[in-house]
Amino acid sequence: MSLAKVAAILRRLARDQHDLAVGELAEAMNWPKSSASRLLKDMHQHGLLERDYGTRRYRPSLLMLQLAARYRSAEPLVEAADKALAELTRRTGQATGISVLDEQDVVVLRSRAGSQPLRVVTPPGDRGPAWATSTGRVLLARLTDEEIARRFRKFPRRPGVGGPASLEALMQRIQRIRAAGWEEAANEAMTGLGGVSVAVEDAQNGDAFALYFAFSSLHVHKQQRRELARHLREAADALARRFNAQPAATLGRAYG
Amino acid sequence: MSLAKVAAILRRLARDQHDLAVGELAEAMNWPKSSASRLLKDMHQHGLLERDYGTRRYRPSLLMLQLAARYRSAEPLVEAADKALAELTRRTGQATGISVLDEQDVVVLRSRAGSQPLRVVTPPGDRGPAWATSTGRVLLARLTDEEIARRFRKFPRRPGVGGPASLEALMQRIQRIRAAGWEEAANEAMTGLGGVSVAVEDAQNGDAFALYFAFSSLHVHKQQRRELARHLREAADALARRFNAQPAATLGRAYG
DNA sequence: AACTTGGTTCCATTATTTGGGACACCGCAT
DNA sequence: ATGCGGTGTCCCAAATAATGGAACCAAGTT
Repeated sequence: MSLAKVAAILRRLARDQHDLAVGELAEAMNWPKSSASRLLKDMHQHGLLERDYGTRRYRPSLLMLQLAARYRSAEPLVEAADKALAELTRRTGQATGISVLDEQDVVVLRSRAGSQPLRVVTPPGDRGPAWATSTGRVLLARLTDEEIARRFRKFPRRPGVGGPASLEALMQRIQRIRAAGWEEAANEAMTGLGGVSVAVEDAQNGDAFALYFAFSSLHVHKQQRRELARHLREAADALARRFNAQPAATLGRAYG
Repeated sequence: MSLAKVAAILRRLARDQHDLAVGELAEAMNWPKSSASRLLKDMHQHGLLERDYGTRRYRPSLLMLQLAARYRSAEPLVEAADKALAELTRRTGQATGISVLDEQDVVVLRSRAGSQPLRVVTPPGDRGPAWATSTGRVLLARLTDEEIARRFRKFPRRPGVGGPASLEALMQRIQRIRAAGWEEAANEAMTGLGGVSVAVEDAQNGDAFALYFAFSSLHVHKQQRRELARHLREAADALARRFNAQPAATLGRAYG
């Protein structure tokens, strides 16, 4: 068994299918049925997959839930940021969360639903286009121009996704973010989906993550968005003071 | 690379350590350093782990977050139950969630925090002793006596964990649950932690999961617990009608 | 400079994986 | 009852990959 095959199966379950049949996998991957059958069985026996005995299909095991639960859960800055965001959800009623960059995408680490009648749902693990989200762009803004150009040399095209349509347009947007220290998006990753975000950087490991509000873009007006952004900036500044982290505002100045 | 070693690493990250150093792993698993080093590196290169380049430690990758997010997310009954529980949290202010059995443990699949001042946090992936929680016992109650005896032949002992202390005591408790159709726990898995639960069974695959409220046992009194249980029973009955699922009440009669 | 600690790489040796083919099982049509 | 098609399992000779000891590297400490 090569690790490449195990990883390919897990990626397929993460991105394309909720579960897998033996023949489906063999066909999708162009593997012999015997190889697919044995590998799925072995992964099941070792606890990476579980099997529905009615449908005979395989899916990720509870082990993945536990691994996900522990993802960066021991990091004080992440925990404190999460707590601060929970408090912001309580005060404002809007959904909040933490996201990180992953190449051209942005992935939710932590989130909670708001209490508005129209709910925005962004569960942990949820992935979206970084160039078309406020969280993605606020994180891209702290990369060098070279690194951004490397990631978006071939600018992605996704049906139904708005936002900047070229590297040039993205770079212009990023200049504004560096100056402003926060970002907003409306109807870009998805029609009706709005968000405001700031970035926080862990001074210890250089990693950054975004703090965000997510809401229905039809129901949150400009002044409200500014106020939500202010809440995030204050939360980010409080974290920066407490953890010697680096919020976006100083990033803006650094790129002067 | 054997799958057994990959699984052992992932289990260790799920249960014991948030991250791993090469030497630590070699020592903990009694493997040669070269084996540990190359295996961690290979898992990193194939996207199962990521590496903090400051500390050089390995931790699960974002892939696990995505796998977890998709865990049973395509099942209409699970999705509907989750939605119903979100509504119950809104109405009552108490934390709710869904849990499943895993041998002697119970694992949270979905959850949300309540809005009470004293927050109970049970994130997805959270694992607890099935014999000492309302969710665990309500799920054990739908197993056969033989199966329960098999799992608890050697009754577990965990410091700080209350609840039934023998198979006999557990079986007595389970008889009561089968009759009542719901269960409660207070100060068993953990001092101060209270819960009420009902089980729901998916008629299609026979799997069951528990719907629960979790709360501070000091602040939720007997009458309130009964009322929370009633909410859960009503939610479970509505799901049963809609999905032809089998709530615990009929299970109680089945064992009559 | 020498030592310690953590980690990496190489390669001869050892172990495991692979996939074709035979087979089992089940549902469906005749 | 029989045959067919689809899904999946198992075996084993052949092919491929993993393994771990030893040497080495880098960084920090003495």
